[in-house]
This record gives sequence, structure tokens and C-alpha cells, in this order.
Amino acid sequence: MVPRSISADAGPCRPRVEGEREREILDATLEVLAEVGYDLLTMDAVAARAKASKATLYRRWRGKPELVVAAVMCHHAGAGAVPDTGSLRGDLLAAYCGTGGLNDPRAQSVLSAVVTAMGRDPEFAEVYRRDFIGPKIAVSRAVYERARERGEVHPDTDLTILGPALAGIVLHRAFLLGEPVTPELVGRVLDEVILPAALHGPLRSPHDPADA
Amino acid sequence: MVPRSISADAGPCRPRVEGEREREILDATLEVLAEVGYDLLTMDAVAARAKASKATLYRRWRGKPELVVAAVMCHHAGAGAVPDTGSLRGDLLAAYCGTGGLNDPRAQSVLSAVVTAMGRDPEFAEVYRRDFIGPKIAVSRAVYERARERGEVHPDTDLTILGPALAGIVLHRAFLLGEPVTPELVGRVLDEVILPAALHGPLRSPHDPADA
Amino acid sequence: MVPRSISADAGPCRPRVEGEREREILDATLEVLAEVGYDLLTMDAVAARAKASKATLYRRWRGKPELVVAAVMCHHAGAGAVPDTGSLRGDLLAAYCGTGGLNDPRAQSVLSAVVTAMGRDPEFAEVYRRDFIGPKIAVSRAVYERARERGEVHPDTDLTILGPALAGIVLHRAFLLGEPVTPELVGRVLDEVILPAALHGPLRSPHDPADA
Amino acid sequence: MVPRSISADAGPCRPRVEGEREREILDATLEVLAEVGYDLLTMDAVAARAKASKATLYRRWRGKPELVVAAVMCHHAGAGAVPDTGSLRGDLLAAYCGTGGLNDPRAQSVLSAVVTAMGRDPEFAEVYRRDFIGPKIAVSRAVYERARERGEVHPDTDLTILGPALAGIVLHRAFLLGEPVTPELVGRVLDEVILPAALHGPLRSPHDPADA
DNA sequence: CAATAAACGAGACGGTACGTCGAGTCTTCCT
DNA sequence: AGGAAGACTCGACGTACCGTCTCGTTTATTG
Repeated sequence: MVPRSISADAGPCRPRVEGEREREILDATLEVLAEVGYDLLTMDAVAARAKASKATLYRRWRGKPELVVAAVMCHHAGAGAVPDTGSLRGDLLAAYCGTGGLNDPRAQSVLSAVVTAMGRDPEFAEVYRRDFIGPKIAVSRAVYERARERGEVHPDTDLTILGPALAGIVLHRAFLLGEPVTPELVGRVLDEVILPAALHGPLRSPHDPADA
Repeated sequence: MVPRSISADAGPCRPRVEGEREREILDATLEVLAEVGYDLLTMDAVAARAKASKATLYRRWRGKPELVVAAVMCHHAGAGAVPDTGSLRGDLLAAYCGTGGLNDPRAQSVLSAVVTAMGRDPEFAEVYRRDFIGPKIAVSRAVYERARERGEVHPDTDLTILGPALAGIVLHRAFLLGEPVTPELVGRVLDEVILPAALHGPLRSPHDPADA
Repeated sequence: MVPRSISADAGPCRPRVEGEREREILDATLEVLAEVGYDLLTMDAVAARAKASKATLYRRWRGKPELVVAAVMCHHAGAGAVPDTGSLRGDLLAAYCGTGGLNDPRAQSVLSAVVTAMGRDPEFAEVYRRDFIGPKIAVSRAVYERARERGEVHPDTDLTILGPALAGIVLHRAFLLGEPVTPELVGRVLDEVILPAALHGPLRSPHDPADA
Repeated sequence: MVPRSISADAGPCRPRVEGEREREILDATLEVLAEVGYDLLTMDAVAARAKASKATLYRRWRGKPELVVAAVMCHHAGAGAVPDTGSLRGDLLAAYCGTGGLNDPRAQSVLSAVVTAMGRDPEFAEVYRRDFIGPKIAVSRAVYERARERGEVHPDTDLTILGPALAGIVLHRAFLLGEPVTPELVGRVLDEVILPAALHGPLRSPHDPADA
């Protein structure tokens, strides 16, 4: 008898497909996360949902924050494609309102998890910044660089500052001001802040004491 | 005449000055918060530090997030003064790097508390937005309005968008990118994003379907 | 001197008849006791029922056990009348099945209170034995003495042993064996144990150095 | 190779021997009980003493009374041996003054626990009567039956009444009258009450309409 | 192809914080 | 002046969750 695998028998036992099982657990994590939110998510609940044992969870992940973030990162994997709509405005709108955008109802839970976990565990923070935020930043950077080549971004603009600005403004409005993230909102932020700043470039001699 | 005991010493037992005890508890909360951070702060520890009973804590606050945020709000009360340094750049730098700024080591803990609690409890979120964020926004708004009168902000600029932008960018860098909030960083954000956007105003006909 | 007293005006406010208020509180105690039992009786509940403050309760009684027992003793006051039905059997039946008998539904709660309190507080135990059990024993003793004069009790019988025996047997059946205390049961105990022992007297000098 | 366990090391961690750990907890319970008494015994103290968590205690027992009584029952298990000294007097003396007798200093605490718990929880009362009191009664019954065969107990005697009588009398003296349970006292109760009643049998047809 | 070692599901466990509740003390307010 | 009202400290309660552990089974690897 086949131990199991693809075949749709849904057999009672199917251990060790190495990455397959892991994916199932992460999916279960996302389900629970979506249902009750980060704070009320328990390892027991995830274990039960995934028909896994808690030992298995702790064997693979350090704890709840790591599990949750791994689930989210897994879910957002492949979201790193650069849109390229032909304009900076279109690219950024696409990047912030597409799949895995901030209007996902789970995003609130997930960002809470991330902020909390990062504050608690610097090592985790480093990993998360490297593996999740880093790629996002890189995508954003590529979009801006491309726009600069088209002349939409001023040559003097410091992209290490402007690049993450849109994310910061939008996340702030979403989480602290409580506004839903709609394409309209993102568009207004682009028109009012990001695009003017990109187009006109920084103020002359910024933060430099020696200027005229 | 003193209503209580002998000497007016405010001795070992001083119940019910109504707001006095509450302030002591909130101070104790801040002490514990500063020592161990939000996640490791326990209600028992606060009660012990304040020489209060847990019942008293729960009589006044709904739980740990509310207590912590109340403590922080109490501590930051009166931070609503408008700086007025004569320029928008100076005002904003003063507002974001002065007392209660983001470089406070407790800020990370507190923001975790706030984001978590807001995600969990919409009622709390509303109260927090009204009583804590609202005044901050108002102060910021006043600074921008004043700058607009001086000609530093374009007449067409939508301050509901630009106003909270600086906070968003800075908080994002602090909490997600892990950068310390220094006056230099705030200055660069001002020069690269906020001030250019304010000076030049929004792109023509933003978010308006009817344009050329 | 009494500040006031007797007059039956039942005026709106009549504090301090000294023993009057106390009686009201004890009545309230009995009401609560009957409703929820000893363990679930709280001082707050008694205070609320009696429209008294907890401070008043603690001013007069040491704590919950004392209050409850005082209430019971107050309620049973005057139950010390000797029945005198003409026979030992009738006297004892009357004594154990009359008012304040063991078939009172509150008796279980009260005895729990008493046993618990006596085990915890030797001082209370002494007071209770002196003021409540003592009189009961005295009444019982009088009944047996009277019966001895009628020839129903053997001259050699030690009433310090036989006197409390009936109470012990009946209470044991009620509380540990869980049987209801009916006149039939008491009658059977009398016929099977108490009366034969009383009639025939003790075994001849067992292990007793001095015997006839 | 053995993964662990079996080897007689009795190592630091030995969960799940099913009844072994339970016994340890019950022993710890008895220790605490003996030290501070029933009322001052706390679940936390037992947990600490047994190096168990409170959750474990509550997983196995419903609450404090059940735990305490289980501990006592466990401790007295096997005390059901019938003495057989050759005489009813000797048997009963042995039964009431031997191991687990009433002169155990813990007995007071334990009986308080039992009476309280029985009054509070009828289900517990039933279990306790069945599993603890029942066997005691059975032993007592056997002693009396054996004595009846030797002619020490009158054929008409109702052992359902006489059987539990000694326990009732002795417990009453111990708990309500506050006397220590000494062999002398038990002997006097036997000579004054139990043995005469057993020897002479019940009064002829008491309160029974149909008799000669 | 059996034997072995690893990984698994299940879930009990020790530990800790939670939020509630009652006891007993205290002060203030009211009459 | 003295009692009602009720807030307060203290501490036990019973629950929930975390992260670790052991148990017995199942799976993949090896001799």
C-alpha cells in the first residue's frame, strides 16, 4: 500500500514530505490567524487545526511569532514581482494594492505579530528584516530606479529615504489612524507627497550646514 | 482641617484622593514597563510595585494594554505644546525629537502595546485615537497651518494627507526598519520628502478622474 | 441607660436599640445562610441583606464563623426547655425532633460552619462549647437524671457517657451516612442502643480496678 | 538501546507512571494538610510541595476538598483489615484506636473537609460514602456479626443501628465536645453503651403496634 | 527484507500569568 | 457621634497558554 502522497485518498497518516507538511502547517496557521487574530491564536489551536503535535511546531519554529511570520512570509512568497505599468504612479499603486496588500484583513494581525516579535527578539527582527522587509525594499527600490531612468524621479533624490516613505505613510494611516487602505488613499498619498517629492527632488543642501 | 489621621504627612496610608492613587499606579506601571518591556510586564508586578491589589487595577482598567497605554498617555500629557521655532522645518524637528520623542527606549514597547490592543479591541482603538493620537494630529496640523500662512506650504496641499506623513515615515523606519530616530534622520526625511511636497504642492488634479 | 427602646412606633429611623439591630443582622444572616449555605455565604451578602456595613459586622463579630454561629445560637435560644413527657423515650424523642431539630435543612450548613470554625479557632471552639453545646448537654443531663429518678436509668450508668451518645449517633447518621433524621430513626436508635444501655447499666467493671 | 526510562535510575523526570505521580501528589497533600490544616491548605502550596502545577491538580481532582479526601482515602487504603482479637470489645478497641484512628492529628482537618465537601457537593458525598465510609461500615459489620456468632450480640439486635453507633458517639465527643480519643474513652463508651445494648438486645417491640 | 533510527501524533506535564472573588481593614460621607 | 457605603490590600481561586517532555506509532533508511 502506498504510504501516501499526492493521491487524493486523504489517508490518515502522511508524514515527511519535508516541505509539503510544513506548508500545510503554515496554511493552518494562516487560517487560525484569520479567524481569531494574533493575540488569540494559540499554538494548541494551530496544532489541532494542522493535525500536528505541538512538538512538531516547536521543532521547526522557535515560537508563536516566528510561526506566524513564517506563515505570512510563505503566503506572500512570489509577491516580489515588479509590476512595471509604465509609470511610477501605476507601479506603486499596483505594488500597494495588489495581492498581499494592506487591505488584507489579516494584515493587521500580522503586523502586530511582527512588531511585537521584533521588539522582543532582536535576532528575529534581523531575520525578518532581511528575509521579508529587505526584498520588499528591493522591489520598491527597483521601481523608483526605473522611474528615475524615465525622468520621474529627481536625480538628487535619496531613494533610501523616499523608497520606504510610501509604506510608512500608508501603514501609519492603516494601523494608527484606522483608515482602510484603498487605492484612492494610496493615490492621494502619491499625489500629495511621494510624487511631488520625487519630481522636484530634495531641498537644496539638505541637512548640510554649509550651503548658501 | 485634615480629614485624615494625624499629621498631614501624606503618610503610609492615603486612600482616595481620587486621582492621586491612580497617578501612583500609572507611575509604577511606567517603571515596570521601562524595566522589563511590555511583554514581560505583568499585572502582578505592577500591583506589587504600586502596593495595590490586582482587583484595584482591574477595577479601573480593562486589562494590561489599557493600563499600559493609560500610563503612557498620562506620562505624555501636556506634551501638546506647539513649539513655534519660526520655520516648518524647525517646528517639526522640535516636535519629533523633543520630550516624549520616538527615541524613548520605552516607545517600542508602548507601540507594540498600542498596536496589539487596537487590533484586539476596537473600542479601545477608538478611545486611543480620540484621546492620544487626535491631539497629536491637531498639534501637527497647527504647525502646518502656521507654516502655510508663512508661505512654506502650498495652498493646494491636503494637510489631512501631509500632516501625518512625517510620523508615518519616521515610525516605519524606527519600528520596521529598525533605525534609531535621530534628528539627522528626521531632518533628511523633511528635506527629501515632507518639505518638497509641502513647498510644491500636489500634482495637478490628483485622484481626480477628470483631468488631462 | 438605654437610649430608647420599646415604644412601638416603628419610626423611620431607630438606630441603636443595642440588641435590636444585632438581632436584625443575625436574622439576615440566617436568611442568607438558608438560601446559599455556609460556604457560599459572604459577609458582603449579609451586610447587603441587613443593610449594614461590613465594618459593623466586624465590629461585633470576629468573622464569618462567629457571625453564623451567633445567628444560629440566637435562633435556637429558648430551645432549652425540658420537655418532660413522662418517659425517657418521650423526652428524648421530643428533644431531638422538635423545633431546631436536626431535620432543619440549614443544620448541615451550620454544622459544617461549626466544625470548621472549631478546628480553626480553639478560642471559638471553647466559646461555642460553653455557650451552645453546654446548655444542650445540661438539658440532656436533666432529662436522664429525671429518668433515673423514675428508675428508667440504671444507677451505675455514667451519664457523661450516655448523655451525649444519642446526639452523636444521630448526627453521625445524618451527616456522614446521609440519612434524614426522622422520629422513626431516633426511635429505633433509642430502642436499639440508648434505652437498653440505660436500663441495664454498664457492664460490670470492665478494666475498672474498683468495682462492686 | 533504551530511549530512556526503564533503567532504574528514577531520573529527574518521570512522567506518566499513571498512578505513581498521583501518589506523590497525594502524599504532598497529606504533608501540607498535616502542617497547616485544611482551611489553610492551598492548592498552590500542594502544587509547590509536589513540584506539580496547579493545572495538573485540577486535571485530576475537582478541587480542594476532593484532593484532600482523595489523599486521605489513599492513605487509609488497606486499613480495612478485620482485627479479630477474640472478643467484641477487643475488636472494636483495635478498630478505633489503631492505625488511622481518630487520634490522628490530621483527622480533625480531614473530617472538616469531608463534612464541608459533602454538604456542598452531593455527588461527592455519594462517592465518599460509597468508597470510604461504606468499607468502614462493612468492616464494623463483620466484627459485630462475628461477635453475634460468639453470643456477644443479641440475636434481635439491628446491626444497621448498632453498627455505626460507636463511630457516631466517638466522633461526636471528639469533634463537638473536643475530647481526645483515647483507648480509655472508647473503652468506657463500649462498657456504658455499646456492649450493654449489644448484649441485652433491643427493648421489646418498641413503638411497634404488632407484637406480643 | 528485516532491523534501526528518525520523525511524528497525541497529549500530560511544570510553570506562569491571567482575571475574579471573598475576607477583613480603612476612610469618607451622611444624618 | 456613629453607622452606611464601599474602596482598598491581600491572597487564593480556577483557567489558559507556553514550551518541554514522554509515549507509542509510522516512515524512511540501512545492513
